[in-house]
Amino acid sequence: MALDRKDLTILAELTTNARASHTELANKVGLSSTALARRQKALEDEGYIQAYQAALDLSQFGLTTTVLVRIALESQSDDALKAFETEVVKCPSVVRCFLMSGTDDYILIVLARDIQDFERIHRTELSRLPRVARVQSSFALREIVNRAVPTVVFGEAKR
Amino acid sequence: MALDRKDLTILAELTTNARASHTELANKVGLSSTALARRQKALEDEGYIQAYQAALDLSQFGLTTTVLVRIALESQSDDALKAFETEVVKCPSVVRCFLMSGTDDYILIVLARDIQDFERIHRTELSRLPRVARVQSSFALREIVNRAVPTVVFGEAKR
DNA sequence: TCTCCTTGGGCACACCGACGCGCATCTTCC
DNA sequence: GGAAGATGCGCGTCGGTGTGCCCAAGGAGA
Repeated sequence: MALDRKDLTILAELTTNARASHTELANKVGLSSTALARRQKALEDEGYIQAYQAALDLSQFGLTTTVLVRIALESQSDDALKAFETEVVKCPSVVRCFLMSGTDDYILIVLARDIQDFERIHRTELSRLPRVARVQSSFALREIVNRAVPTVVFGEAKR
Repeated sequence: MALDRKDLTILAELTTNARASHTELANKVGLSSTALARRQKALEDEGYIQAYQAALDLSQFGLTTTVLVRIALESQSDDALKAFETEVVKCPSVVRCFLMSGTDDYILIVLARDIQDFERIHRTELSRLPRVARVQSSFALREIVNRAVPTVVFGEAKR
């Protein structure tokens, strides 16, 4: 299935207003509401749209500190990776975790209230992860870019 | 404003189904639709809910490769930072960018179609960033955790 | 202890709008 | 020229949404 410019406009708009009605979207895209409804349903059925979700302001919850954590395991054996990964998904403060190439370790993104709170997280969540050889943390001083979708996806959809 | 368990349940549900109707949510939370409408509107007005957005399946767009890029500048002067940051926001493949503590450099998360595509991005986007002294890239082999909201936010809302 | 006031919830109703269907039209490709 | 896909219009039904009103619980103060 190939997406044309109108599809990309629909997607770009829905990434901003997920609750926009058919008629509302139809005006912005330049279609009738029924044609738009068909395209939107197709985009959902084909899997381009995974879900509609509310974005929370995490700073309202006091989570203003982002920490990047690099973790190296004692060994890169298969069961060491599995043991680590089954535990890391349970950490409530971890929002992202990648298995990285290069030095064969993991990179986590952790959200904390402040530095003291990260000390608690380090003690109660991170240090309990199995098979860990080394943990290295660096704090994000500022966030310059935070996009859910790279702008390259929408191509020339924006007029 | 203090959030009780019902508020957290509403937020947890909306992060999954942003298009859920008042009556639908009311059943899950255990409220009437009007009481729920009041709470939801309050959560929006207080800023807990920033937006409702559609989540796209980026793999459907061929973006299956995540790259972490560490960048060190020639100098940490104020105008060097400013020059870099005004340009990095224009890079269409960059989804996140942090100013980091420690070695005083930046960490970017870049989405690419594959390794060849990242070479193109490196050439056309990253190498044109100003005041850059060193660029170091590592590829994500696998994504273990990807949450928009840390589960710690919802606390004990999940029964 | 009684009463007032505030906060939050539920019920009922009415209005407005979205949604989905059917059909006619148009374009494009074979 | 025909067929298939996509669009637009109109309509009716359905559901959500918002409002008004009343009720229950809890706290404060006299």
